[in-house]
Amino acid sequence: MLDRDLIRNHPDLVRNAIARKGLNAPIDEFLKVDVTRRQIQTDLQDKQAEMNRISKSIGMLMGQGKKDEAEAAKAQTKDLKDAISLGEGQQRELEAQLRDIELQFPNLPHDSVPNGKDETENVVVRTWGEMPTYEEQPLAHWDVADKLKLLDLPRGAKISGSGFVLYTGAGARLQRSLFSFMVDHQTTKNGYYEVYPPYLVNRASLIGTGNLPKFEEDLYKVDDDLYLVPTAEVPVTNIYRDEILNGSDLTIKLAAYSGCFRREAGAAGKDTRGVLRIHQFDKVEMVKFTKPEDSYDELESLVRDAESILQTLGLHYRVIELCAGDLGAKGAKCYDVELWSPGVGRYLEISSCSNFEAYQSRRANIRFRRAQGDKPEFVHILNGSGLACPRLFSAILETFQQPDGSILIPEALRPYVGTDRITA
RNA sequence: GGAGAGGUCGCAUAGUGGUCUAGUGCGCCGCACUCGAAAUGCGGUGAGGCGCAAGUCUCCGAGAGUUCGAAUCUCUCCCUCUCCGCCA
Repeated sequence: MLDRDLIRNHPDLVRNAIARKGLNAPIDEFLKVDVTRRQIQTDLQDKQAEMNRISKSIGMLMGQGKKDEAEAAKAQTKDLKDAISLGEGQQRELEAQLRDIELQFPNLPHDSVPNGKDETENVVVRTWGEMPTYEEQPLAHWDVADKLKLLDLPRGAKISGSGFVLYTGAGARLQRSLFSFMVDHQTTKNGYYEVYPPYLVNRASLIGTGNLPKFEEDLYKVDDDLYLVPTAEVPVTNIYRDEILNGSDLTIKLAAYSGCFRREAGAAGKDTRGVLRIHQFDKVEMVKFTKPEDSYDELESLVRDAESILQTLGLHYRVIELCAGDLGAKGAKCYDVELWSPGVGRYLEISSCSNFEAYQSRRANIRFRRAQGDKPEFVHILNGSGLACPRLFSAILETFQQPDGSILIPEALRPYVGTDRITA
């Protein structure tokens, strides 16, 4: 959601910014409904004020025992009452319309975001580490996993369907180690506070983060109007929905492990092998609530926090800045961290770190007060993966495979995995 | 799942149809007193919308209804607590 005043006063600025993303928004519709709504509201309020005056006078007349005068005053209210209930109906309807329109607006890209139409125009910001070299072409993780019995893909599909993965033995242990390690890392090294959220959320939460109403088809829905979380971003961001935070408590930095559930509608045929794109996966998510003036510094450190995991594990990666056309609807600015997968032979996105500015906080109504007595302002909200487990899992299998077929476990993970090497 | 109780301005409470534009206490802010503090006294202290402004409207868990008028009455829903049942 955007600032209403901004759309009213600078519609062209909004239009142009959104065009940079290659998107559009119902700006004219917004302006039209907004004007009518305000006219009707002003008119309605005059009538309500008049009605309040009359009602109050009736109360006083009754108190003084002047029954006849009270009855006379009551008779006056008939027309007013009808007009008010008509106005209230219109007002309610227009406000609902306006809200629906508003929710369709994408966020505006930050000025620093480069132009570009799609992912081909993203910019590589930096790379870390060396691309590892091997005597022979390294195996893809699905082959490594097969040899070491770390995954049972056929049975995963039998249990739930394609895109659902059964981790087995050391594979299961490695997977469990990854998110434990990452949560510990973010809380002890980077200053995040750990939370562990519900996996089922209501519609209001999904509207708050911007997943609804637009992206319903990406989500699993269960009974009672609840949805499975596509990422911990949703429950964690909504922790403070409809709250006013103390400015002195900002920046708030939260880290959460959760399962993630995505229908991946429309992604059929893309990255289907192994664990590259699956319906259920594990992820550690970082969410920050900041003052507006701090959010871009916090975005930089958020990316660094995501990177620090890969550096600790010794995995080669690069950071790219998304161009306007690849930003998506919600983000104002976004960096992706792409992890090198030697077996697949590609860089794969493993983290996406975004500054949403006040886009989500307007939708979720999350504000802060700088000091006692100050007007509440919207916080800026950022989030980033820290990190997604399956692609980290696969990169470890591919990067650290040894000539004898075993996997050397990175130092930092050994206490969690309980061994320095996974063998057949 | 069953029975009961309850959701009021940061917290605690009052309010059961008409000066409630919601009172009081605590907390918080300002001022006074003080060398300073405590205590005390006085004043202030929610959010949102519309309006250039004066101002005005809305919000007492959410929604609908009755009424000239609803925190207060009716209905539906949500949440919390207690007891019972079931259960990881």
